[in-house]
Amino acid sequence: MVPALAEVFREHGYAGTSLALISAATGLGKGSLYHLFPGGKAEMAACVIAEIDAWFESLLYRPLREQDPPETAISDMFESVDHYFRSGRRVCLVGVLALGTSRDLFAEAVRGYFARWVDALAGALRRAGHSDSASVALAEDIVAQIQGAIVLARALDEPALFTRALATLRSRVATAAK
Amino acid sequence: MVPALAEVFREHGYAGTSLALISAATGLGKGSLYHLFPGGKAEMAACVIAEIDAWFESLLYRPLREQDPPETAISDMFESVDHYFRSGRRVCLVGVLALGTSRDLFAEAVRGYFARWVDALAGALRRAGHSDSASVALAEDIVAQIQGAIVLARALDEPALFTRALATLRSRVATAAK
DNA sequence: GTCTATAGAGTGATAGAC
DNA sequence: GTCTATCACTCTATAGAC
Repeated sequence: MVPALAEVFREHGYAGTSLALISAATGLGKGSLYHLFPGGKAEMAACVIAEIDAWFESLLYRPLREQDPPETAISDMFESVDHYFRSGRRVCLVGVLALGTSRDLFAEAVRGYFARWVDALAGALRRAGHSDSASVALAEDIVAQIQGAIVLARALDEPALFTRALATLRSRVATAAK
Repeated sequence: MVPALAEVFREHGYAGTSLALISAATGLGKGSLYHLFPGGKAEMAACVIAEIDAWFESLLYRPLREQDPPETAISDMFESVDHYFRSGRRVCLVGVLALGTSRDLFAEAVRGYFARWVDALAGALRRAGHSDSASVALAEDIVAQIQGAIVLARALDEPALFTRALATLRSRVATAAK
């Protein structure tokens, strides 16, 4: 149910997602939708974001914070990211929202998603021996590169670019100045 | 006129941009808009993309291809990019379109914009002494990083992140393996 | 007259909300 | 399903330039 919703928002963006599309994707009538989400479209999107956030929290952020050795946690992150974004064929909904006007509606959720990603990754890098400042800078670099690779892979219609970017990031992590 | 249009599409995306918004932003009635753009909203967006493309072609791609020394051309590119994207406060419309469904409508223009950016940058890197494969890989990295930095800077509401990312890219270019 | 640019009422379709 | 508002868009009318 929420996953189906998520896919619609991902494909069409917030403004481009109509209740008719949602209805078709979920198989639910408008009445049912408003029963489940009294807040309408905004609440549906908020639920989707919350589910995405929970997924990243448990499968990416927490392992980055807790799993040892940190090198393995980081490597697992790249694998999860490749899988989650379907090797560049799937868009990051939170990133899409960040670029649109709808960002204002979901500003706090969007901010939190990326802030916790950067923080968790920076923490793992620190545990792997990088200095405080180098960890944060590298973490921001990596998260931004992932987002940009999604954009570029879609723009060029070349999903392989995304996988290639992840491979480059892996080796940058391995060889980066600490 | 077209710049005002561009700002509306940048702020609201393609689906989120209504003729009412366009009318308000340009000060023109619907009649005038349809006189100037018989193809409606799609033609307006296409015109905006064409203007953006022309701007990048003459101020970024051509210098990257022709200006000597290539190191200066690349350095100028970073400066132009910082200026154009208002140090991270302005979104890349072509990147936004690449992420949305509207990508299909403008697929060729979107592809061309990024393909020529990568090509021109890779050419400059090659002239600066990088190998063919390293040039392309680094160029893709840089363009993706710029796009991702826009996403992340907006998401975190921290434009400085964008400027920082550009500085990091400058030094990566300077120290990258050739 | 003709041409180009303008305005804005009015079209059916569809939006989100209930 | 029913509401109203708004969507993209069409059409007619009109302004001034030459």
